[in-house]
Amino acid sequence: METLFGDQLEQSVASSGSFADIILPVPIPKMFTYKIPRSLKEEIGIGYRVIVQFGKKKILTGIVGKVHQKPPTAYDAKPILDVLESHASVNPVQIRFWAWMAQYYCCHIGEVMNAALPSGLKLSSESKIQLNPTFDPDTCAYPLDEREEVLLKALQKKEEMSFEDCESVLGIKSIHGIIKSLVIKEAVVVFEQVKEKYSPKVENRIRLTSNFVEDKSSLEKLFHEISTKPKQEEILLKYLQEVPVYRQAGLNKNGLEKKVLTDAGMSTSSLKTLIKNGVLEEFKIIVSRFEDEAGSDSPIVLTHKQLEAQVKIKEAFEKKHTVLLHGITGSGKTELYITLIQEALQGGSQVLMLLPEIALTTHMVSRLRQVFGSSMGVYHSKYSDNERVEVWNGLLSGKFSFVVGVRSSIFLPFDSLGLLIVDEEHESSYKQYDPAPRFHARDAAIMLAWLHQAKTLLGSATPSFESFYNARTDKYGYASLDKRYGEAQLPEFHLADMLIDKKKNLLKLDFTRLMREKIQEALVNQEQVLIFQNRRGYAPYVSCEDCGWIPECEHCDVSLTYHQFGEEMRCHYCGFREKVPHVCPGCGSSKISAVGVGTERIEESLSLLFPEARIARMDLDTTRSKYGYQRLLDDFGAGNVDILVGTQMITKGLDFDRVTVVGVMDADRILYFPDFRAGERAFQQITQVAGRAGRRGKKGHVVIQSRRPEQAIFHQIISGDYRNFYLQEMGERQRFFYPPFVKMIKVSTRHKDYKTAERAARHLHNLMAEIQVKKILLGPEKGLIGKIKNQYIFESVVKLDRSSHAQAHFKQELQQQLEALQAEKDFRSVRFIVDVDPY
DNA sequence: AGCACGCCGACT
DNA sequence: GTCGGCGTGCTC
Repeated sequence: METLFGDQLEQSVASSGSFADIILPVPIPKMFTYKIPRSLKEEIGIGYRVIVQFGKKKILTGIVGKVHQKPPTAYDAKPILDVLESHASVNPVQIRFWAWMAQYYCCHIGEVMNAALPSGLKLSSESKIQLNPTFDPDTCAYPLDEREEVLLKALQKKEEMSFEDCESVLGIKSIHGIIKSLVIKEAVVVFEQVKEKYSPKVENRIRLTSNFVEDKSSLEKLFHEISTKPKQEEILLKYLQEVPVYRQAGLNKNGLEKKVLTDAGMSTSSLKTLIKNGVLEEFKIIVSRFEDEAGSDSPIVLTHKQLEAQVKIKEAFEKKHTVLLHGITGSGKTELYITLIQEALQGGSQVLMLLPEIALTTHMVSRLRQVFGSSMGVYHSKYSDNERVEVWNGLLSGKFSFVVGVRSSIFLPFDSLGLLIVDEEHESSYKQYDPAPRFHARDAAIMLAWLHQAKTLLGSATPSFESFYNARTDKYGYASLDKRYGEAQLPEFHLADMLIDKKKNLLKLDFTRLMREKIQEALVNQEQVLIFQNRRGYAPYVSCEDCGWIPECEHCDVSLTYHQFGEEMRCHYCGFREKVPHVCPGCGSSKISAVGVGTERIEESLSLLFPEARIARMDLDTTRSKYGYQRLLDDFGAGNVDILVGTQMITKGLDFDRVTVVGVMDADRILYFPDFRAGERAFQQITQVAGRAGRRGKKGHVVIQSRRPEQAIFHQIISGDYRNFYLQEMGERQRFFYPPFVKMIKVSTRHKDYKTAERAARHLHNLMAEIQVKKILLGPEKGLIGKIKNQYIFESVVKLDRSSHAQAHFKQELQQQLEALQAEKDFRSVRFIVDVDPY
């Protein structure tokens, strides 16, 4: 009976039309069902980009996730307005990948879509107004004021106007009221115009009209005719010189860039005349934003060690999907990557290589460019949106089969990935923090590889403990490169005790005697120095010397960061800024001074200690512009800088032979960070920066300043004993239940009211405690930063059993609990943020 | 997330 | 009296 009824239902539905579940870029945990109009029925499939109306006003780009015959019961589905392309923009593997990501990282598929599509592929709609055709100013029941009259006049000429047009016509900013009143008076109507944001780059070109190409004698005749007009003759000669049509008639088809002629100082008016007389014609073509470059085919010759590693990797790939390549700095991982990429490409597969953002502008990319030329796409966060869309489309069209890119390039539309490489796999910048999806690109890459049945190679000089653990437990394959390239030697390490120097009065402006001596030596020998301090700005904060008062942000629970520029204090969380007061508001003292050390301050100290040295600084503040980073690198490479002070950034990709001294200003700052990964991170960062010292021939020196130089970690770093360090730290992690022995999930609760935030967090905590999974639950505690942007934060940490079953179960339950909590009216405005594998 | 609907304070 | 504050509810 039931089946029969079901069948009948199916049938009646099938005749009533098809439906599509559409992924929309909104943070709502579901897809939305729309009707497929009969006219679009043949043109729609999974992964197609469509336009739909969402809510009363919004027009959105959506991606078809599913096509079916089941009409929604509770509501009437709206129709799909249009299909944007005749092909799927997003392939089925991508959709599965999105779905996995939403599930694994506890976020909504719309949020994944938002992160995945370059904004150039998302539509924007613009509100425009137009005259109401039924409107007659003479019979209008309402009087119109002056401005309204002006707008209506303008509209009669232009037919339609954007709000911005209205602003410029009236010369005022607040036009909303006027438009609203005109709408009420039924004089105009407002409508939404949908726009594609991506615009291809168009080039103006010039070519001979066809009659001069087909018939050679006509060209001779032409030259004869214009011999009295030298300007025109010059243009024609230039054209024929650039485009030798007489030798190869086909060349004329693509013509010559107009700019070539005008830039060469040819007369534009003569050019116009030639066009007018039908000799030349102007046309437009769509060109790539990326320059064409040929790759070199000079084969890469691997060293014996590299070959060994290569064989090992390939053997491991036979049995494992993922292989960890543990190669110390300067061991030639790049060459190894190149040969593997070439092989994969020759096998007809696509290749994706991930790099941390700061490494992407360097050496590695130019090296790859040399080999792969313009068949390699580069996907960088500093690229414009149009450029990103071109990489996206280049992949769809087959122009690129190899892409190097940052974290977000895992979302590009690959359809046949064969190999993924994650270089500097341990880098924490692979984890996206702030907007959901809070994913880790390395882990997501491994999943993506699985979906494509591709292989993943993780490379690092200092692997993350997670990856090393996976290699040791045989989940991943393992290969190592432990010999430096050429005759490069390991640097000599020096530990400098800051406390002892301070007692002996040898600590000058935060520099120990040893550090100063080594720098001096390098300067005398005309060698370069790198100074590493993991904090930008001048000094972390200011403080009153008399009463200890420290200024704090009004909206967040943090002290304000001091910036020397403008004598200002800023909040790094909400952007609040304030002038440094002249007198302490607590005690009236005027002794307010900067405390702590940032790169800016070190730069200043260095110029006092070494007045003759040329000093530069490299941090977020000096490299914000698109080429700022490259300029600094070039300057340093050219030897125009003696000492370079910097944050993390200097640990990447700098490959200069003349660096002989590397200084770590404050190793304790990294080591005593309140996080279980602090040790691992300190090891990685110090090892990485030390790797910059003394590459070819000359031995380098690394000076590490610390208040407790006797700690074991320093000796492990010095001897390069990653293994022992790992084993020791892992002992701790196992004892105290930290990853990789457990799966961590952090849940934050935010609300503007302290009590509500706390209550909601408690509530959630209790609900989580009831989920039947092996786990340890910590919290809820006030966040490390208790308040951000006037929102109080409480955090619970879940340490879960590692089994995927436990994880899936817990996440599913958690999602349900969260939905239920949000439905309670007390917690309606509370925000819950789930961060899986927080970093 | 946005955006509309709806109920209470300071302005013409 | 109204303009506008943001609490709350919904989006196929």
